[in-house]
Amino acid sequence: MEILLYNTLTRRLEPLVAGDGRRFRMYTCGLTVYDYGHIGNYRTFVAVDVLQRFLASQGFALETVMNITDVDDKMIERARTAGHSVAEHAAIYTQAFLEDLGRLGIQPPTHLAKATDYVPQMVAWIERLVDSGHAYASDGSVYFRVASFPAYGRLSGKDLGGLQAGARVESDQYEKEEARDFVLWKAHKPGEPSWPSPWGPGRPGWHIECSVMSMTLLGESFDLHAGGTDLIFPHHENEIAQAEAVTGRPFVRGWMHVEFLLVNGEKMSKSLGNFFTLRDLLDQGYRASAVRYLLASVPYRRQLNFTLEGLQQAAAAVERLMSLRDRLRQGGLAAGEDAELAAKITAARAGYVAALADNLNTAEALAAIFELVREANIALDAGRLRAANATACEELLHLFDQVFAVLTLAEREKMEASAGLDPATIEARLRERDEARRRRDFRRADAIRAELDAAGIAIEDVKGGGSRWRRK
RNA sequence: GGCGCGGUAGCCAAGUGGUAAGGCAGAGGUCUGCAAAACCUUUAUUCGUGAGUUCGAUUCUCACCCGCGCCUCCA
Repeated sequence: MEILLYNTLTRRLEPLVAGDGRRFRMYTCGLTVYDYGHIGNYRTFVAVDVLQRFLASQGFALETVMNITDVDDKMIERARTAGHSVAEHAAIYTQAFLEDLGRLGIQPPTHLAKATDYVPQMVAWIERLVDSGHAYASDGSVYFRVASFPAYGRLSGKDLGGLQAGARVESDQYEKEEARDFVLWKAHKPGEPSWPSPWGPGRPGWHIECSVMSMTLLGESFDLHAGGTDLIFPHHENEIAQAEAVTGRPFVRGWMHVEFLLVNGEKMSKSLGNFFTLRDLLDQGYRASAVRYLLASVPYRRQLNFTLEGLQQAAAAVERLMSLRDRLRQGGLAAGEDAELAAKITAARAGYVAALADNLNTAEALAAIFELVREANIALDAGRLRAANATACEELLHLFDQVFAVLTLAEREKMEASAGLDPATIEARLRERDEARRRRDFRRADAIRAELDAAGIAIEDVKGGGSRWRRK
């Protein structure tokens, strides 16, 4: 099936194809590891993960890169405040980042590229820019000469031609020919990490990092580059300039930009007190499965207004899916299939895939799944759902989870939440309760139910006697 | 000002030139010893406002109002 994605560069929906005919190669701008990632960061990474998982489920072979910015101004400043070396500081928060990704079910990239591992390649690339007249050194730093790259501004739709060429602009620390020129190499300052270069010791600028690492790992022209919408300008614009000024060929064919996450209708900021890291939410008792669901449920090109109420709603939606899967696994179904339900499952599957293939319309994909959830529950209630239907439903839920991954996460979380109790113990208590119910000793039965409930186990009585349990 | 995203029920949100998906929450009901889960009914004669095009517009055009993001290193 053709998968369409909106390309910021062309402002159109375009089919995704592997340019080399084999593997779909894509790069995602990752995190600057000066602190814990916040949910705005993770909205982007979840959206990219949804894309990558969907591509994989549709048979694409992928080669993916995500970068880790482990040296920059903010890294240096924060490390200093924390009393760490920059490398120590980066190691701590890189580790935390990877843990967060795991908790959110975000699959690791093929290559996790740390900027400090690629400095020689960056220096070499800057040399080529300087040699070709696209960059110039000044006081030990090197700047990209935007005037030398006429296509500058194409991605962001900005016309920067109004800026005076040749006007010498003073900034706080560096000297540039023009205000719009940007730094490729920063001259060393005391107390900062540095690497050798033809222009003296220093460190790479942020933009060159992504250009060089992506081309080193994926080739000089690859399929898709993703990041938050705020990176369109100047970051991605600069990446294109740095790359194409040297190669003379298209750097990336498609650009995917994920819209902003707002909190209570405003941009997250520490001063507004609406700033959430994933850890904040987990500490407050919310589950990563609900966070992932919420982040994934709003199509990526829309701003997502994050609220705690929305997070609770997401948790409830995940529970609805989980409880259907539990019901399907109870067994005791008649063999064969109900043809009418089978047709509905097939239709739901088609609707689900078509929605995702249409620029990752996750909201519509979820609607297809939930319509089937209702149909399956109706059939279960009526005793119409048969073994082959259950299998087909489970397969659809599996396909759903291959992309959304919330069931896998929820299952893990439930196990952790009630980890102290093994099934044998639970079932023994359940038998005790059933016995008490038969004696009509409801005080006793309710006490056991409350006890198990407190331990993370929910009990549901079955029509005609007996009961079953599930983890909450 | 430029570029971009958006304004659909209490909340989240899909969508189409032909008369409003889905989730959550609320109310009532079925089931239950009571619950839980599930199901049923109910909650937008209406899609920011005004005008236009059209047999017909939430969907197209124009204007306006409102929210949000980017505009040199913030996902």
